[in-house]
Amino acid sequence: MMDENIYKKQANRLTQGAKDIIGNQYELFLRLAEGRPLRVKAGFDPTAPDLHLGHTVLIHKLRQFQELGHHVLLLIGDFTAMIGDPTGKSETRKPLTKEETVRNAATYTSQVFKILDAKKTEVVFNSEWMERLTSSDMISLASKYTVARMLEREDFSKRHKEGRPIAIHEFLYPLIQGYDSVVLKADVELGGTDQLFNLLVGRELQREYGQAPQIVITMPLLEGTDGVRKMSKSYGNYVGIAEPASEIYGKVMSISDGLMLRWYWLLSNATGERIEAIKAGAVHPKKAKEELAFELAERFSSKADAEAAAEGFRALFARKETPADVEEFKVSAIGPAMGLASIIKAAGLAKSTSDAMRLIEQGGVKVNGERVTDPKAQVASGKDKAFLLQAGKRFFKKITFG
RNA sequence: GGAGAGGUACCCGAGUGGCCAAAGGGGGCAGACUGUAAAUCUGCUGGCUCCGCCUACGGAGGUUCGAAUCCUCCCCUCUCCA
Repeated sequence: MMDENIYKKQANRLTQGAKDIIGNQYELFLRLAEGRPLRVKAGFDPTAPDLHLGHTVLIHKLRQFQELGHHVLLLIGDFTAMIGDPTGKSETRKPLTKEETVRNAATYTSQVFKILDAKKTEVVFNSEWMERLTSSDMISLASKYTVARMLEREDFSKRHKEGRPIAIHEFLYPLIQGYDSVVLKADVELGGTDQLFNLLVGRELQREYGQAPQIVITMPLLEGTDGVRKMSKSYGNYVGIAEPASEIYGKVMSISDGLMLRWYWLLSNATGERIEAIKAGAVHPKKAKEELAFELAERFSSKADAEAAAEGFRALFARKETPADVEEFKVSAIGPAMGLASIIKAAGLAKSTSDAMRLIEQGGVKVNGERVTDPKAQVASGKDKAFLLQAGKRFFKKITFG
């Protein structure tokens, strides 16, 4: 059957890069084959207002569903955020205030629509129905799950075994998240691998409430630019989606070849065959990396910006030219000559004077293209003494005096 | 409530009176190489008015010519017992 093949293909594509698929791919295929738009849910804690590529793995997957005509439910867990999901933390997290929650959610959605089609996305807040739930409703909900099953969650069982506290309300988190699926009648729920347990609770509760259990798809955590640790702002190995195209392009270009493949699987729209070809070496890794960098730069800015970023990158690294649009930095001259190191620091190219001096000693500094190696070098400072300063391979500033 | 262990630079972690701005590793930065990388090699990695000075080993005092190291008090973390 023609149709069957189409849906098989879709199921394949929609599970590309996924870690777990529960039920399984076949179940997803059957659901797709019903031929109606599926209700695809993904929940977000409104705790991380600045999105980076790691967060977008999931969102990108949602986009793929959207492209196939499915209905995306973007759930902002504003109610659950006030509980604080203990997932992965092994400690009770401190609750967010209502104000923080609202503010974060707003930043969240504004960034998410760089990827998702806003017209095809339904944004819902679980406080909408959770705040209306009465105490007896809550007890009824709680009666549908057992302590033993709760303790199946690794985090809980570990803490229980080690005698560390588990507050009762922490049990409510997975229950509520599961209940959200009931309310939303979700066909599919996406989440990070750390969400597996919570997502499974959703299946159980849907069964309890007489619905077909949702298909759960978990996506792996994305490694950061270092290729080892998960992408996170606190590790400084992230690529923020609000960054300028040139930054995104440059950061992607500097990841390792191995990591590039991971990123291809989890972030790009390239087909599986294409990625296999890259893996097999049929495409020059540099070319492949350029394509990925371009795709991502374009996704988060515009085609024109991505082209400019690519050209700027080629000029800087391939042809070792000075970029065209060097930012100007005005130094207030104190005398006829100033220490180069202090200028570097002032221009923000080094975090301290000592740091700037080290940079110079190590041959990382050029003035008008000429390498300077004397850490105590002085440069003439005056209205007409502007010069081009380069620190390291990538950072340029045009220094003027005033 | 009781008994122990420990808090060292971005992180981990040595150091138990002077040779300590503090070993080693990780991370980061720079240089070489390259495909932009990775791997590898080399160097750097507290601040400053930088051949010198200042600030630093949980906090506050004290002993000493001299303390990250010894003493006192305090704060915090962890483990075991009740």
